Amino acid sequence: MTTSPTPPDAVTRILAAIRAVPAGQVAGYGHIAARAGLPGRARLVARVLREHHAPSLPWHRIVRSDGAIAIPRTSPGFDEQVRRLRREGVVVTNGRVRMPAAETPDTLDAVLWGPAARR
DNA sequence: ACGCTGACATTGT
DNA sequence: AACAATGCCAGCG
Repeated sequence: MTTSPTPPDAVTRILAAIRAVPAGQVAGYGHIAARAGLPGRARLVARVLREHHAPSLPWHRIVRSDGAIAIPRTSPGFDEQVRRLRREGVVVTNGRVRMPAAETPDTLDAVLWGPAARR
């Protein structure tokens, strides 16, 4: 299998994907990576976010796939992210946000085996 | 080149 | 929910 080289404009596309997230909504790192045409490059998205914390960039809308804030609570950025999210109407409890319905779709298993089968 | 580390994801306990 | 094991890839020493 040929290696999938990281395109030179990967960062640009990642930034575009982040900016595409509407206010009041959150997206996971993998989601952003996939949207940027870089499936499986979630860690690259994390690196980009750490470097490019520009004011125009809605960095606070990016959380982990399980809805948890990706930065340690002891970090100063943590509180600010929570503030920014709440300002947009996002419910944040204990460093964790409720993932939007689109991000937590019912799987076929859930339909067949019942809600109890959901993770 | 080698091993670690990291604002991650997925799967299985 | 929490932890461990893998996979992933870019920097750094």
